[in-house]
Amino acid sequence: MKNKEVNSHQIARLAGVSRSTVSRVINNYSNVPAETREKVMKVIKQYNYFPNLSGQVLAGKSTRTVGLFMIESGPVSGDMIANFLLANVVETASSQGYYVLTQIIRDSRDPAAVRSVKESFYQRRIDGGIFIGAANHEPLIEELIAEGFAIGLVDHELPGRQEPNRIVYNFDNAGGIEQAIDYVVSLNHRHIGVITGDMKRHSGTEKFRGFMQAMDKRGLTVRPEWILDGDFDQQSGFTAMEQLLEGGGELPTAIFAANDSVAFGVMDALYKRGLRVPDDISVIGFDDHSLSARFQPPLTTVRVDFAAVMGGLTKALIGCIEHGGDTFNKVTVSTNLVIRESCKRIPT
Amino acid sequence: MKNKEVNSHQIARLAGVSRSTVSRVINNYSNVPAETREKVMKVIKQYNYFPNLSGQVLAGKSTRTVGLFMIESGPVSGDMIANFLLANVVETASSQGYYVLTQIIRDSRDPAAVRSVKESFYQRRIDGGIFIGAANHEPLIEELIAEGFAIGLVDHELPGRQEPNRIVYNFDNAGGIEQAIDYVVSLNHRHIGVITGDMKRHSGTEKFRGFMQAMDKRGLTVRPEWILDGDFDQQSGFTAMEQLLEGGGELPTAIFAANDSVAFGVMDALYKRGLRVPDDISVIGFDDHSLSARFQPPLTTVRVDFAAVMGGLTKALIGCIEHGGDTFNKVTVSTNLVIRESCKRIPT
DNA sequence: AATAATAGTAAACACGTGTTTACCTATTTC
DNA sequence: GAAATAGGTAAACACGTGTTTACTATTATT
Repeated sequence: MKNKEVNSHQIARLAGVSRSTVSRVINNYSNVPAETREKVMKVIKQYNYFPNLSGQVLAGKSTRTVGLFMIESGPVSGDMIANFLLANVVETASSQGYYVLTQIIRDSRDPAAVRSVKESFYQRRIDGGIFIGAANHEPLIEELIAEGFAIGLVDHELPGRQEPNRIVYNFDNAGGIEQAIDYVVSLNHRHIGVITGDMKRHSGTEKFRGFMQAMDKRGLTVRPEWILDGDFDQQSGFTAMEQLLEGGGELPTAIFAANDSVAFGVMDALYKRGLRVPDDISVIGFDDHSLSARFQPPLTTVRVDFAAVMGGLTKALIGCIEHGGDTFNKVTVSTNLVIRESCKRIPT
Repeated sequence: MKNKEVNSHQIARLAGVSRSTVSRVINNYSNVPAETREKVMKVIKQYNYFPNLSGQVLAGKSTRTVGLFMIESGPVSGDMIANFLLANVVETASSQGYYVLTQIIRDSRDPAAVRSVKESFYQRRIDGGIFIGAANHEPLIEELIAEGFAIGLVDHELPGRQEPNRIVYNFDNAGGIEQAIDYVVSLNHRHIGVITGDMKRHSGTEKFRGFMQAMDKRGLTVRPEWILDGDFDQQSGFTAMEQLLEGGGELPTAIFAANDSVAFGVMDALYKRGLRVPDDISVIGFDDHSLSARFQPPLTTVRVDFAAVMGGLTKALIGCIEHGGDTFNKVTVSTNLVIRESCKRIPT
C-alpha cells in the first residue's frame, strides 16, 4: 500500500529493454549508447524510480550512511549540537552523497545504549561512525575499530600510532589557552581562577592541563580554592562561581572558564552578587559561542573552527570507508583568541 | 573484510538448530520453549549477531527509521536544533526502537535537494519523515503524503480536514502573544513595536497576525515604522533595531521580538547605542531560549514546550507508520509567559 | 492404545538488486 | 568471405532474511 512498488523489472519492461540494461544505465556502465540511456532514464524519472536500498546493499553495495553518536549525559546544549552536528557533518556527508544517522548516548556504559550502537553497525545500517565525547579507551569504540569499522573521533586522545580505521580530529586546546593566558597576563592579571570542563572528556582534562602548564610556565601559582569543578554546562559555571563567592575568601582578578556556556553562568552569578564584568572581575571563555558577542559585556574567548574540524573529519571518514584507511588520520586544528570586552587591564 | 559476515545460517549451525528456529527466536514466536530460546540466544550474543537490516526489509519488515528534515536557508541556530532535533525527536524515536536520519535542506525548491529527500523515501531508507519549517503548500510534501508516506509537520498550517498520513503539531503562537501583550499593556505600554520572524515560515506569519490582532483587540494601533522585518536570526534583530534607532523618529516604549534570538540582537543594538533595557526600552521575546535567563537583563519571554511538541509528533508519526493514520493528528500545544526583568512599568 | 498437541526440521519461495555467463544480432574491419 | 566488435538479451546466482508448507519425532491427554 505504500508506494507503487516500482522495481527494476518494471522499469525494464516499460522502457522496452532488459533488466540488465537498466542496471547498466543506473550504474554507469560503458557499453550502453546515449540513446538507450536516455530512453531508460526517461522512464526512471517518469515513474520516480529509485533502486531499493536494501536490494543494493544485499547485492554488495554500500549503505552510504554514517552514524553520528553524541555521548552526553547532561542536557545537550544547542550550540554544541550546532557546532558538532551541523557544522558540516550533515552537509559534508550530503555533498558526498552520504546520509547521517543521528543518535544520542546518555550513558556509554548502559548496556541498552551500547546494544543500540552495536546494532547500527552490525545490522549494516551504517558504514562508519563519528563519536563525539567518547572517553579515551572506551571499550565499545575499540571493539568497533577492531571489527573493521571506520570510526571518526573528535575531542579524543590522539593515538600514538597510525591505525587503519581510526580517524582523530582535535582542537589545539593548549595553544588556545596559551594565547588566552598570555593576554590576561599582559593585562597584569596574576590571580587567575579556573572552572574546569567535564573531566570525563578529553578536552576537559586537556584544557585543565593546558591551563596549569601555561600558569606554571609564567611562574604563576594557582590557589587550590580557585580551581573549581565544572562540566561545560552553564549551570555548572553559575554554581561554581556562587561557591567561590560564598566562600568569602580573596577572589581572583580573572576567571578562565572551560567554555563559553560556563562563562555565561559565571557572569550571571557575578551580576546576581552585584559584581560587574570586567570592572570587578575579568572573565574569559572558550569556543566562541554564537551568542558570545551579544552578551554584556561581549565575551573574550578562544575561537574554534568547528566547521573545519567536523567537515574534515566527515570527509576523512568517508574517504576511509571508500578507499580504506591509509590517509592521514590525526589532525589538530589551531585555535585563536578573540578579544572582546570581558577582560580589563588592572594596575600592577 | 568488514565483519565476520555472521548470518542466520551460521547461528543455526552453531546452536545446533534450524534456521527457522533462529528466526522464530528472534521474532518472538510462541512455539519455542525457553530452553531452546536460551541456547540460541547464547550463540547470538556470543557472535554479536544482529539480523542484517537489508535482509529484513527485503523480507517485508520495516526499516524502523524516520527522516528528520530541517528546511533552513540561513545559518541553522543552535537552539533551534537543540529544540527541534533533540527535544525529543531522537530520544523519543530511540525509546520506540527507531532511528533518525537527519538532513538539512537549504532550499526546498532546489532540484538536487528535492531529489535527495525523495531518494530517502523511495529508496526505502525511511518509513516516514518529520519536516521542520516547510512552507504551507510545499509540493514535495503533498506528493509524499499522496504517495502514502507518513509525514509529520511542525510549524505548519493545520489542515482543515483529517488526513490519513499528515500529522501536524503547532505551538499556540497567538495565545502566547496574547499573554505577552496583556502583560506589557498592564505595565502601561501603549507604543509597542514588533520585529517579525521569517514570513516564509508559518510561525512567522502567525506571530505577526497574532500580534496585530492582540493590539487591535485593545484598541492600540501599531505605527508602520515600528513594524520591522526579521527572520528569527539574532543578526536580523540587531539590524532591524539599528535601523529603527538610525531612523531618528520617536521610539516605541516596548519591542516585541519574534523570538529570543532576535531579542538578543535587539538588546545588543540598544546597548551599543547606550540605551538600557528595561530602563529606556522594554524587550520581550518568544521561545525561552536556554540562555535567556542568563542575559542582562534576564529576558521576559513566552515559553514553548519543544519537548512536548517534538516528542508528541515523533510518537504520533511512529504510531501512524505502525498502525496507519487514524489517530488524532492535529495538535496545538499551549504556551505561557515567563516574566523576568526585561520589561519595566512606565508612568501612564 | 489412540489421539492430540508440542517442538522441531528441511526445503522452498519472495523480496530487489548487482553481476556473470552464454548467447544473439547487427555492423564494421581485415 | 571471415573475423571482430558493439549493443544488446535471457537466465541464473548471490546477498540475508521472514514465512509457509509438508513432514517427523516426542510427549501429554483422553
